[in-house]
Amino acid sequence: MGETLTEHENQLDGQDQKQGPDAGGALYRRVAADLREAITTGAYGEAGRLPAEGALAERYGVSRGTVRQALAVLRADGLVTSRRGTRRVVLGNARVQSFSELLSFTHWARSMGEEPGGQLESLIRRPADAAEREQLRLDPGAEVYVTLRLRTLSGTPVMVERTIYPPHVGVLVAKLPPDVVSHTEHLREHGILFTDADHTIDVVAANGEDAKLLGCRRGAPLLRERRRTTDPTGRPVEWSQDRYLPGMVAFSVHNSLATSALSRHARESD
Amino acid sequence: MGETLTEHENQLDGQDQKQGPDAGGALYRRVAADLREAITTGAYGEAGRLPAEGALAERYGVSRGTVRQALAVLRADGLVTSRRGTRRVVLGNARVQSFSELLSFTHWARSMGEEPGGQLESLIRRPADAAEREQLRLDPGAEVYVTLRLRTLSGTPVMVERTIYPPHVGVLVAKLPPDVVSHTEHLREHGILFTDADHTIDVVAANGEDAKLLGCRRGAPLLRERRRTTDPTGRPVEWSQDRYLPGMVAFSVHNSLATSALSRHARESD
DNA sequence: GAGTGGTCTAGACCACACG
DNA sequence: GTGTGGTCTAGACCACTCT
Repeated sequence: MGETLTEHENQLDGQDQKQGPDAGGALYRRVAADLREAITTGAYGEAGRLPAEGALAERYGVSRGTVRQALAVLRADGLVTSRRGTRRVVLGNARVQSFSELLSFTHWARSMGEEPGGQLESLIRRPADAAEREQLRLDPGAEVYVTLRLRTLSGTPVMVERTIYPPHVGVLVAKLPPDVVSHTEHLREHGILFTDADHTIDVVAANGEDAKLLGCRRGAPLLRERRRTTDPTGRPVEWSQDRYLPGMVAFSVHNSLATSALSRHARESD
Repeated sequence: MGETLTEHENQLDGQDQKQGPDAGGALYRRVAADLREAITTGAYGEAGRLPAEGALAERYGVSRGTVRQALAVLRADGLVTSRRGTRRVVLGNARVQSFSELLSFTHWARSMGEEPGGQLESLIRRPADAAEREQLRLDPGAEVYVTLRLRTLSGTPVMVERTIYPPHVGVLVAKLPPDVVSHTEHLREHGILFTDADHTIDVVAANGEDAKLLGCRRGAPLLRERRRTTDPTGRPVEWSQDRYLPGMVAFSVHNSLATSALSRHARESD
């Protein structure tokens, strides 16, 4: 018939799609995943149109609300547009990393097929200064754990990472062997969860330490990413400052009238 | 009183809150705006908890679904967390610019109380190369309009902007007087809408032209933002490359397990 | 006018956090 | 166990787009 069906038949395999997150996850996530695959496979063409919400609801055997929830995910990822009156339009095959790939250098490197490395240069414990207490929401007199690591991609130096941990996270980090590649993964196993992060991206000049570790000139430009991460309770778990050699990395963001989490700031705040 | 109410009483003023976008906007947007103000005012404390969804629904006289829609907005902005089982927690007073403030240098500058300036250096029309046809989704043989502008903040050079427009937008830009400060605003008046954008941020060295315009050394590091913008139909309307003097600007993004539009890429793609 | 997405409602059950 | 957010449903009306 005239349907726009491709390989993607109706229903979702397995599970008896009841409520609640099943093995694979919520229903709307499975619908979203299926649609994402169909889109990136080119099932709807380059700038093609998606079927109507009602049609999708029928195809997947779910309510329209669930379909809309799935589409909201794709909307935020920049995969499709949406506006009243017309079918949704395919925007492009955005890749968008998972949150963990973004937070973890290790996870990110592996997803690219590169071998991540981490060389712990130093780990010290000292009283937090005012800025650190502010960022990590610590009481006066609290101490922080400060790590300095050189990160490599298949042996090549790429980034210098300076991370400041609050005490409850720092004690765990301090116990890790110095050759552990992924701190993030180990922390997760100890119940430290990373769920939200604020990133600020700009350019700085390499200081003597950066230059020595990265093998660049002192004063050479580096791409800097500062990141404050919190756990699900809103408690800060790290405040990190990563400095990348130019040309090794770039950051991408998608935003829209519907969802905008990107902003531009004047000057430096610190 | 034991209530967590502050100034923010119940109900929303004006309008008889029916369906559909009224004067001020959708109901959930007004709820979101009210909650945002309450949060940034500190009504719930630094790391305080929000009332339960049901309580908010009752207070505002709306359904729980509407409250959840409002909270989803604040969630995406990084203002509050959310997880099953516990009240939402206030994360911080994120500022997050509106989408238009982000796209329009002019709008952004004004929102900071600075005087934006734009000096059109050149505007030419020429055949699109392969990369441009790809980005703007043009047919072989199509032409593009290329502008070069020096952007200033209260008289100080800040950024060099190179924008490539597809024909249907370019013809409008070409008709603008060279001293028009905001191209974006004029295009909007002519029915060209900007709704979605993909940004890539990295570092590049200033070329001769950059150096001359910005008054920096040739080879000096610049913060580069490349941006591809589309209209609601998914049609590309501009492909721009902005180069900022370091220290004048920084980009911020919030992301989380729930919503992630940020990604990190290896090397340069072009 | 027909079709489509945007918004809103009311009710239901589940999974998880916490006391 | 109780409360809370997460997910899902079914139905409704509206605003907008397009033909």
